[in-house]
Amino acid sequence: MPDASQKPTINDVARVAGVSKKTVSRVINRSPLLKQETRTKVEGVIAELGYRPNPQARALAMGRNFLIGLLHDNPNAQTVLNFQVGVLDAIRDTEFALVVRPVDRRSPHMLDDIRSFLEIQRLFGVLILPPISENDDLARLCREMGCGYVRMGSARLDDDEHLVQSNDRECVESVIDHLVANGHRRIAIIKGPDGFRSAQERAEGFAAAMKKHGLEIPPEAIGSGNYRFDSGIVAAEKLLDTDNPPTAIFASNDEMAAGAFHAALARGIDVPAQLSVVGFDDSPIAAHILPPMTTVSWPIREMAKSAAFKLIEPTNPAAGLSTFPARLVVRNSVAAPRE
Amino acid sequence: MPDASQKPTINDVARVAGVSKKTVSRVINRSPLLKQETRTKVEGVIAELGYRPNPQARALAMGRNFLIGLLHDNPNAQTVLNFQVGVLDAIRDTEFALVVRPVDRRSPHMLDDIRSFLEIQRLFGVLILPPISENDDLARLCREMGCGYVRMGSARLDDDEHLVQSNDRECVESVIDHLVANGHRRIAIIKGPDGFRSAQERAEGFAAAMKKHGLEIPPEAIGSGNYRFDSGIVAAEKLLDTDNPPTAIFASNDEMAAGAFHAALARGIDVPAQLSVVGFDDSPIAAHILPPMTTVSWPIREMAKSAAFKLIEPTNPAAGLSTFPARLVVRNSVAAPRE
DNA sequence: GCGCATAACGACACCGGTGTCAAAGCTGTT
DNA sequence: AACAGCTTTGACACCGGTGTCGTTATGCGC
Repeated sequence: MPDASQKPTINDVARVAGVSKKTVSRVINRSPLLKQETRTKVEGVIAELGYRPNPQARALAMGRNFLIGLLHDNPNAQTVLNFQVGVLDAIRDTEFALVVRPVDRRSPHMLDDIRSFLEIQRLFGVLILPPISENDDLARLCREMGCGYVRMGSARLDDDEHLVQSNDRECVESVIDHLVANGHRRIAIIKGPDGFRSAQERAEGFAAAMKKHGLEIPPEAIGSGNYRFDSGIVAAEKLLDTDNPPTAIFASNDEMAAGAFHAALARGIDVPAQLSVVGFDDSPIAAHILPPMTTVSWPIREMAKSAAFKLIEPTNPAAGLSTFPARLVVRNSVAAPRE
Repeated sequence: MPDASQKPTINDVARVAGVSKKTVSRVINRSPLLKQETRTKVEGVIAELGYRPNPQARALAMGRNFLIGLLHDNPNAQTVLNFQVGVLDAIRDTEFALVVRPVDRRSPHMLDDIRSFLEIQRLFGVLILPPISENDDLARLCREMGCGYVRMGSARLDDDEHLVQSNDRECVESVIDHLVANGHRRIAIIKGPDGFRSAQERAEGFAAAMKKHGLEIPPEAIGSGNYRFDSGIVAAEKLLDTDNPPTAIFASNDEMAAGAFHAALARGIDVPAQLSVVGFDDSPIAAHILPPMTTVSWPIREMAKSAAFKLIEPTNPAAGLSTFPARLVVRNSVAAPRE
């Protein structure tokens, strides 16, 4: 008779059901070699007792565990959190759990820290968010350690099996199309930091789109920042202080775009009447700033879900998709230029 | 001879060191009953082999695991992420890992979902963030299930052992002091939603401070929202549309304060020249909005660290502290009222 | 009814640690 | 030298599952 004060174990279930623990194990693991009758009986006992297999014991016996790690270097809190929610969509009601590990990409020990983390926790696999997903040494480390991994990114960083990406580049083109359609011809960019693949993709998309429309990109129409608010202010000030200032600015992320709003306001330049601004990422600040910002949104939750499936259940159809479409979100920061 | 292709186990260490596995176990667990000589020898072998104890095996044998959970209902991404980083400060280089679990407080199944999560994962303990930390049923559930827990909050929700709080109430007083020192007397509040303990605390702090300064709070100077941006707009509009509108607004969080900015701008009211606004939480939007917002910052990372220690190592001095001081962050959204 | 292949199940070792308790080593006392 | 009492160590069972392989039902052809 199982002790009611303790959580029931597989032995309790086996005893009550009058079968061996191995049979119970088979029921848990959906083994096909069971008689339907037995399965039903055992399932009844499991339900009756409220039995749940102990993931630690399974992990030990099976030599693999049910922890999936999230490695990130917080570029944007909302993105990280949405990603977490997306992963959870995938692992809900499974025995998998999501272990988070913020890291510091500026630290020289980052790789060692991660190695140590992987050694201690022996994760089933890790999901890696940009910008550290762009670090090939990190991917190599995962392979070396026999740890599954999926990288999130905005470019082809790895083979499909290890990658979930969005088509940033094409979407930047739709941004420029939108601006041109509104009558803009002098369009400037605030690029992201060197070394970020996403920054590179967005800048290349910009260049390609401008070329497509037969528009010049004078050197003074190229600003750059580090993805932070303040750097957006500085970059926008430079752009606006030129002889022939742009009528529209595309910033490589929303934070910098918000900085551009600030710079404009400080000069008494109205957005969007006198200056159009478009951001990227659709972070909360884009919706909250005044006027609400036109930006590009990418399906982070869906991407997270797909990445999680790639790791834990590669046969799941949701794991097949590797490239997800970003889309333009039109709000109120773009208007026709006044001449 | 240990197989180099596999991770070494405690048996490998024992064999190489010429001791029993129990002795190795004692070294790992810092048992005091070991001869120094033996300890040194075993430690040498551990280092040589690069041995790491398997947390799953330990968890199984010890009947407790090394996973600490984070239950939250995303009120503010930055807060949640900072909290995660703070917890990590505490558990870095331990065998503990942080498992996140976003939940949906509006779902009728929230408690069942959490119960199921706890049953499956058998966490060492959970950390609960506001606003769901204010849910007493949830705390009861944890106790029932024998799962350790610590609640974060802005009020005395539980006994010290299970609580880390900030002194919101007093800090709201310092906000009002600041406004009064700047010459304001008609100060309005945008309260948070009913049922949120933090909202209640902040409102009570407001009332107490106003009383202290001998100021009236006419009913039309009390607005309320649901902590979201849009509700701040609506509430501020109502406050500004009264016969004798306030010269300053205290919003119970930054999102709603940003909404007040919006409402003011829409009416051509300059912040801070014609209207002062103060928020609460020091979320990123406070620093990014124009003008940068004066607000209240609370030491989330330190609180997280303390909460984690309370769970995993209650004897640690850092676990002792239960109340942390919030502080006023003066930026540019407060000025003297113009008459 | 018999032999045989196959389906269904169980006994037992094992995963990598920890807890219990007894044994071995050491010291000092008589 | 024998013994008590303490320190240090090891043998062995156990945590709660899974893998292997042998054993026992079951169905089928003749």
